[in-house]
Amino acid sequence: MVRGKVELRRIENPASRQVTFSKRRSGLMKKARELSVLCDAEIAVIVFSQRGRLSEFSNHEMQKTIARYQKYAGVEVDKRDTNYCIQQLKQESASMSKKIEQLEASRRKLLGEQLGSCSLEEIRGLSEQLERSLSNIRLRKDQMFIEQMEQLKLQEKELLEQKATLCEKCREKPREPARWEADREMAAATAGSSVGFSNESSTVVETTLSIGLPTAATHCGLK
Amino acid sequence: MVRGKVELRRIENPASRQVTFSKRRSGLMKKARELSVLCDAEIAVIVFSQRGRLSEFSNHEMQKTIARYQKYAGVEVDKRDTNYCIQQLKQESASMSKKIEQLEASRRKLLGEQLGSCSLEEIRGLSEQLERSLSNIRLRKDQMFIEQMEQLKLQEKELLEQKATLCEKCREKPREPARWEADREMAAATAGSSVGFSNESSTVVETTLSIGLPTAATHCGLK
DNA sequence: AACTATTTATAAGA
DNA sequence: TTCTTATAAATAGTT
Repeated sequence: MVRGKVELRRIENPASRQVTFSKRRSGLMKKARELSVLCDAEIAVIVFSQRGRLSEFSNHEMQKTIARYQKYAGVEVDKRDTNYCIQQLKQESASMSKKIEQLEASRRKLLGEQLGSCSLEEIRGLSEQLERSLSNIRLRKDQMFIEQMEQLKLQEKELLEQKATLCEKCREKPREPARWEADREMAAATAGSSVGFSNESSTVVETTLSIGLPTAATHCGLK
Repeated sequence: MVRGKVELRRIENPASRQVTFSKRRSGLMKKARELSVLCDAEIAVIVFSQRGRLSEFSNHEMQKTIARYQKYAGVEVDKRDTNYCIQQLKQESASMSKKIEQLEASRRKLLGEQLGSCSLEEIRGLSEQLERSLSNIRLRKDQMFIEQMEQLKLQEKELLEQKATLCEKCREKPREPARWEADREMAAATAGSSVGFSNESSTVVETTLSIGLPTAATHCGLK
């Protein structure tokens, strides 16, 4: 029996508190349900017991009601951030997409495809650009040939030095061409070169000639 | 005074419903507060009136309680969706970014820039490609010249016909060069052409000559 | 908003 | 937990 007004403060006795919680919780839910039915209101009640147990009531969908609450009164910070983030990414994506399109169009023009949309002026510019490109590329190609040539010369020199050292060491033995030397001799003959056995000077001129036929040069075993 | 049990159904009278809503809502909030204090529970109550007005109670932070709810029982579908969406966009963005890089590298090579990273083989392919591009572009350029020439010829023919018609109409009056004709005469003289006043045959050869100096042709009023 | 007859909720006991 | 019961609290209809 209720003995006088209940004091509005935490119930210290855990057992009583638990019982009261259970009773009042169901009372609260009942009231909520009644209110929702009688007055056609949208209601959500969330209760976590002291021990972390969840009870809930909602007459509509809880998530919907929460969403409505967030929209109505909520600060919505997190969601706004998220939306902002998505917005950003989408814009980024769109601008990238545009850039890709432009680059591809430009690329097709540089490849001489789909020129139908170009004005004469554009075509002329394109043509000039390609001439420049081509000239750059030819320069680079020449440069690379020269570099490769230099390297070949270096390697040849090194090999000749090694050979010299070996000859020095084995000078008492009867001299005989090694296998790679024979190969080289043949290749040189094929290329119209006259590089001989003499240690000194596999000359620049001759090497330059063989560069003109890189495949032959490779066959020389000097790669 | 309360006459018997209240039927648990929507109150049809709007005024009564409104009054009942108000009373019961405060009752519900009071019960919620009492429960939260007496039993040390975490409680959130959200009420939307029929007219969309929000009332709420929470003893902790509403957002925290909602978050706890979402975490505890929530399906978290929305958030997962959002994260998935962001994930998708990020991947898309990354792959686009990569593609742009590739396209730009390719473009630079086609422009004959930054060839340092190319192998000789690449350089050779590039060079061949550019030759092809250039040949395409030259073809296109020629074609455009021809088209433009054809158009100019057509326009000229049209103008000549118009002039003929006008002369026909005004044959009784003393003949006098019109303004545009005078302009044209001068321009033609400048361009070293010998197109005269004779109605027939502004010849193909002469028109072709004027194409070589498009600016002069424009001055002819034939554009 | 205040009143009040009733119903409802619930604290304590069983 | 549930039931019981005495009592406090809530509230429908009225003023």
